[in-house]
Order: sequence, then structure tokens, then C-alpha cells
Amino acid sequence: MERTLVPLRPTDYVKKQILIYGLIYGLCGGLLIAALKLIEYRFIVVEHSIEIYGGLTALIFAGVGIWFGLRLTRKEQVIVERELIVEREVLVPAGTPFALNEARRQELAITKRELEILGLIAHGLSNREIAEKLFVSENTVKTHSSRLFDKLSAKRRTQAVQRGKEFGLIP
Amino acid sequence: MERTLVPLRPTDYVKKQILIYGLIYGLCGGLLIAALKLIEYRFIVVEHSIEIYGGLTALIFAGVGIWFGLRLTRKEQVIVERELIVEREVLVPAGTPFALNEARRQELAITKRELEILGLIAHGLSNREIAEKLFVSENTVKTHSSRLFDKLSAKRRTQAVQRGKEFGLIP
DNA sequence: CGCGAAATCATTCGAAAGTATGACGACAGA
DNA sequence: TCTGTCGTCATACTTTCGAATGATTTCGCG
Repeated sequence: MERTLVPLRPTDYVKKQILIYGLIYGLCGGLLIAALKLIEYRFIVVEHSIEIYGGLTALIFAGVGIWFGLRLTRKEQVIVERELIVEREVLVPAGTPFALNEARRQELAITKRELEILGLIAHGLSNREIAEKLFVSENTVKTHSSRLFDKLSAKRRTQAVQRGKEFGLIP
Repeated sequence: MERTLVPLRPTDYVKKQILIYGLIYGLCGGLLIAALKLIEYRFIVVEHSIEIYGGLTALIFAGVGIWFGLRLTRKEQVIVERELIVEREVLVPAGTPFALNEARRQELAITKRELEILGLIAHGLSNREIAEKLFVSENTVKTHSSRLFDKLSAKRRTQAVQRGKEFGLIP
């Protein structure tokens, strides 16, 4: 079985962006601590202030980081899932629950994004919910699903799900 | 018509864990900064050290946070997959194409007619098509499906299908 | 860098789906 | 016989989908 997984590597552009924003982000953290320190010198004196402030800052920024991480993965959900499946296939070759029919996908000229949306449709999400989840507009979701239905010869989303399962595009 | 279904969401225990680990995490950040400060006092003196150290700490912790966020979602998906597999194993032991979970059906108080309509919905039929197939009016189909969605806590037909499969009501 | 394929977003409009409510007959069981 | 459940149908209304188009931006690849 052929297995062409997309590594999902960030482009140079994205890398640069991450670097820049990361630096700005870190700077903000430093400024926050400095500000706290400054306030302290002016008004009150607290023991172990550096530890406390640092801890608070780290906590806040960690929270933002986690949130950001969660947000990031949303876009990659389907692909992540696919990787998992591959892994399982290697581990448990006997009773494979689901393996993406990549050949069929290319045969039908269904893009990854469309497949991703098909998965979300199958999970019972509305177009709006999908849009929110993927961080795009509802119109975009409509466009994708429209093309998807066309490729699957489906008239409704329920039908698309049915055919998608038949074709082994979704579990 | 209230219908209390198990939410399958993070428990209080998990929340507490997150809180505790979050605090510990933040503390580590503070200690890290303090350590840096200490080292500075001993050996070298740097200007704006607080800002720099704070920034570095924030940066590191943000990175860890993002990594952690990524990690979190990945684990979640594995679990979801696993649950699905278990359920499927139970429902389809071997050879049998599909066995209706009658217990679940009665538990949810879903009538046979409603189940029938759920099956047709899952096959991708529209309300009108279902009506024609069952020799009833479209309004009747709507009534049935409305009640069905209520019992399944579904807002859309795609969601109803999804839950129906989860519950072993449809193949 | 340029090109084609994807992805993004918008607008409009009709069709389909879903909500809310009420009603009526059939029928099983207390 | 009364009660409750089920299946049937209707009306009115809101929301969501989906089709058809066109436009712009981004990405991957040679």
C-alpha cells in the first residue's frame, strides 16, 4: 500500500512569522515583568518578587501558548488523524478499522481540504461550526463542500457522508 | 422534552489536575528567572537583565505551552479513535454485518418508525424522498425526525447519523 | 520567478431542513 | 372506559444548505 504522507512542514514564510512573533511575544513577557518590578519600586516592596512575577508571567504566557497550540492544531486535524491511522496500521495490521483510500481520493480529485471538510460534515458539524473550527469564513466552507458534493455526485451532505464512507474516504 | 445524555467532557478531576500542574509550571518559570538572576549576581552583570530573562522565560514557556497544546490534541484524538474501535468491536464481533443495539434504542425511547427514518436519513435521502418511500407526507417525516433529533440530542441530521452510529442504532 | 492548482471570500437566491404547536384516530393496557 | 403512546398531518416561521459565479491570494513545483 502506497503511503504518501504530507509532512505538513511550515513554509519559510511561516517560519519567519513564527520567529518574529515569538520574539515580540517574549519581549512582551519581559516588559510585563519589568513593569511589575517598576511598580514595586515605586510603591511597595515584596519579598521574592522576581519569582512571583516570573511565575505569573510564565503562567500567563504558557496559557496563551497552550491556547495557541490548540488553535494551531485545529487546522491540521485531519492530517494528524491520518498520521495516527498509519501508525496504527503498522502496529495492528490485522483488524484495521480505517485506512484512507488515497487512490480513490486522487481518482476523484478530492483535495485535502475538501476531505477535511467531509470529515467534519460526517461528524455532524454545520457549515458555520466548520468555518469556526477551521478559522475560515462560512462561504469558504460552502465552496469547498459544494465542490466536494460535485465530485462525490452527492446532492446533500448526508449523501456525501454516505458515499465518502463507501469510498473509504472517511471512517 | 428533556433528555439527559452523558456529556463525555473533561471531568472536574481533570480540571483540577490542569490547575495544579499549571501552578507548578508557573512556579518553575519563576524559579528559572530567579536562578538566572542569582547566576548574574555571582558572575556577571547585565543591563536590563530582568527584561531579558523574563522575555527568555516567557519565550521558553510559550514554546512549551504550544508543544503541550499540540500534544494534548493529539492524545485526545488517539483516545477518540480507540473508543470508536472498541465500540465497533463490540457491535460487530465477527462476520455479522450489523446488530441493532435494541437496549440502547429503548433506553433512548426511540420508536421503530423513528429508527426507520434515521436509517433513511443515514442513506442520504431527503425528507421528501423519505416521505415518498414510506408513503407518508413530508410533514410526518419532519415530525418524526424532529423527535428523533431531540432524543439523540442532535441539532442536524448529519449529527443524528453520527450519534446513531455511535449508539449502534444504524450500521 | 512564473504558472497552475488550491484555498479563500463574497453575493444572491431558491430549496431543504428544522422548530413550534396543535390536532386526530388507532390501539394497548390498567 | 380512560389513559398514554404512537403515527399521522397541518400551518407558520426561522435557519441552514446548496448552486452558480467571479474574484483574489497563497502554495507547490519546476
